[in-house]
Amino acid sequence: MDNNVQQDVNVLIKRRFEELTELKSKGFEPFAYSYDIDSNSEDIIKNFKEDEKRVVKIAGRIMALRRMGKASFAHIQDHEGRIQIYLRKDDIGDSYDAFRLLDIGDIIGVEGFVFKTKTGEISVHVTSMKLLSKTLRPLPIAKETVDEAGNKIIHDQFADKELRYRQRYVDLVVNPEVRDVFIKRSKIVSAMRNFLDSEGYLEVETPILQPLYGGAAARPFTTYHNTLDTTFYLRIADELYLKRLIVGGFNGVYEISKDFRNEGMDKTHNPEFTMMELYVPYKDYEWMMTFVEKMIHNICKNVFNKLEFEYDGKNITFGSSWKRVSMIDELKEKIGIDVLSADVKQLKESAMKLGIDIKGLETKGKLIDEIFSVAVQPELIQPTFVIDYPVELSPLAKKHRTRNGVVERFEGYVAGREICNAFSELNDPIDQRERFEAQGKMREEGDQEAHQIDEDFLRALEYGMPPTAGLGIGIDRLVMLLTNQTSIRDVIFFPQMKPEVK
RNA sequence: GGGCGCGUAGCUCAGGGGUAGAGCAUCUGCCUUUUAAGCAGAGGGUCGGUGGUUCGAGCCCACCCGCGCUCACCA
Repeated sequence: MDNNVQQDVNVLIKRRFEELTELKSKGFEPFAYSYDIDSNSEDIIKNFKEDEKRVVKIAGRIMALRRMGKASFAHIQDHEGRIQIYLRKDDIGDSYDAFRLLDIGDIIGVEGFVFKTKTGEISVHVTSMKLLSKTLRPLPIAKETVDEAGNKIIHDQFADKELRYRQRYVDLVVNPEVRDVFIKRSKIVSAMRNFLDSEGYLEVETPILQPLYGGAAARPFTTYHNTLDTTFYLRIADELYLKRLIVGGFNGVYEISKDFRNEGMDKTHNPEFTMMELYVPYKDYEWMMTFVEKMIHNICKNVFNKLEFEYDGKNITFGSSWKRVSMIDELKEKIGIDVLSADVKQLKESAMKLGIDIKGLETKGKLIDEIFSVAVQPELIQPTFVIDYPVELSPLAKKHRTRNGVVERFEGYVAGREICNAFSELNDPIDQRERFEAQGKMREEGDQEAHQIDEDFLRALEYGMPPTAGLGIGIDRLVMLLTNQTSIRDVIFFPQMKPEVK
């Protein structure tokens, strides 16, 4: 038993090893192979009938323990919730001696009949018990009480955020609301996938290791392939490969997968994050706006069965059509200038008036983007599409069919946050080459996030890509919005952390 | 990267130069319908680390490490 676990023994762990040894010596297998159940905590409570004495077999983790000599009460927790069990030495004999050696955290299976205690709690009167897994570390267990108003009060809740993120398995055991968020996340992704499938689009997979990165403005992670003796980048977006597939003739493709961006981390940024990108041929961004409305509506209905949400104290309604505003018009109204005809100097003045630090904002596009995010974005609480972005911010989007200086692009905003980005995809290879070249110039001027020229992508466009509508949705942020979480770390099981130091 | 804050028992936290504390958890004894079970007793700490000031440092100072919040960049 001298392994790693015992190196950091403290008294509590040592005690558990002693119990383990004692259990083994008494013939109890502390780590069982299987246990067949026929019910669960929720089912038992929901379907309780007085005087029925229904016999059930359940399994779960001991979360509370009240021993009273030759009888004990405990709560066990399974996937559905918690239920109280009642054990007496008279009923289970030798197993009761094993039970004396159990701790909070141990996983057991029990068989018994359902009854209601004197104080009215539906419980299982155990007739046989089997230890399924002995815990060697103490759980940071909280206790719950209910005050006179009926509110649940949790005492000594496991609250250290660092520990909760690093040891998510413990967080999930002791903080049940955490599990609910992740179940919702899973259902949101399923609902989205089902919707996209039902619309006839094909889920595909494209490379994560890319010789060139593109499709977004971001700094990449680099890695290295030994046999090819080549540096690769972890993708920052799926876009350029998915559009190659549209060239190839698919009738709509989508990918739900991780992207990686080598940038700062905060409440809304994790270095790896999940993105859904969709490309549909023969459609444009107008069509895509309607599609997004339909898809989000569908997810809300299917996962939550509601359209009204509260986010960070704000009430949000996902109606069937979202407000649409022009970025340029909105800015004209807010700051009184036409950002398209304004020069860099005027834009800098406007930015400074708004209290923006203009350091590093040298181009019109970046200035406009920043002014927008300060002057307009926070007010976009109800679902809103902001349309028509400056060309230089959008090197992969088609120029607007009637309006000069802007592209056919929209971003969806909810609760002041961006949740999606879409455009009529640029399918003119000559225009695309010019845009890449303009990006190359920005790169030479020191913009590390500007696109590189992707010759293979240009070659693909030269073979002809149908007019196409493209969409990207940050899944983590969508989940945050729908589950009322203000930190991305609370919707990612294992958020990025500095490596643990011993 | 900048600013602010935090780090004391397994968990949640008090203590701010003079013997290291509480509740829960743990251990021993009693207890066969309890539920933050109860009663009686006990154990448990390199007070994040390293240096310094001091007769004496969880406490004051410096540096370091880790975390949280926030600002900047990005989705």
